[in-house]
Amino acid sequence: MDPDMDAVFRALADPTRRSILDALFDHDGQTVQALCNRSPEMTRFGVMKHLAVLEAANLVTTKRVGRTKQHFLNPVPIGEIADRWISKYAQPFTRGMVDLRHDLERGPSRANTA
Amino acid sequence: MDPDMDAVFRALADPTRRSILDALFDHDGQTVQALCNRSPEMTRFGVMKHLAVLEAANLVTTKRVGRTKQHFLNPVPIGEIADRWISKYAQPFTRGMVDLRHDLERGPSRANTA
DNA sequence: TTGACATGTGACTAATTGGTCACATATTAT
DNA sequence: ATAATATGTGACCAATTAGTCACATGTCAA
Repeated sequence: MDPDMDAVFRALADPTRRSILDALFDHDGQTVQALCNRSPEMTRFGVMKHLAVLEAANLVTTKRVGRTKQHFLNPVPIGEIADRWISKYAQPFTRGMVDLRHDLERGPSRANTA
Repeated sequence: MDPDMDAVFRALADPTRRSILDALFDHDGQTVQALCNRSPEMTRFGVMKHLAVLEAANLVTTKRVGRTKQHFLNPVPIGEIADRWISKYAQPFTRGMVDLRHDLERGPSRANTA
């Protein structure tokens, strides 16, 4: 197994980190402080450690802006584990595709775009 | 977040456990011993602990057969996190579906089944 | 029944991880 | 320059987890 993939899996194992990804999904480019305000039960240092793990897994990228640091969600690694590992097991996606095919075969031009 | 989902994420965080799932995907119904033979670097007890974690996450089910215990892969929880969490981030699946649509729109009856 | 085989349990240690803090650096505003 | 703001670093401790072992239970075969 790709060591990068392992880092992604381990990064996703923590609920706080998944919550951070959700927050960035909701509003990209947030600073450390903004992310800290979302989790008052943890200190800034705890949040920073989680951010470091997410960065190491390449799930978030950063950009220094003055004395602040903006954080951006990078969904690519999630897509990779979905394509290269999860798709092997997850029929639901296959089911979704089969449903889509079914729709398309009945009338391609009217297929649902979602 | 659903506590069940959390158990699945944490279970998938360990490479040994993912390797066990791969082994069961390859050949279902393996006993503890059979799974141990696959990882000579770990004792039977270590493997059993990982199996317990996978069972707790409902990723493997078991069946006692005489003095042996057969283990079966249950991909449903993986499908659930894919549907309920990963799909939110992973465009690659969407891309895959779009590609499929493209194929189907050119000739539905000759579309790739994979 | 006896012995070999397959799995289960609790205790224990070592390693990893989560979290906090004191302190340091860099940037902006006054 | 000074002070306030925002982030960074290393040490440190607590909690969890990975792994092993001695020992126990249950099952099959002779």
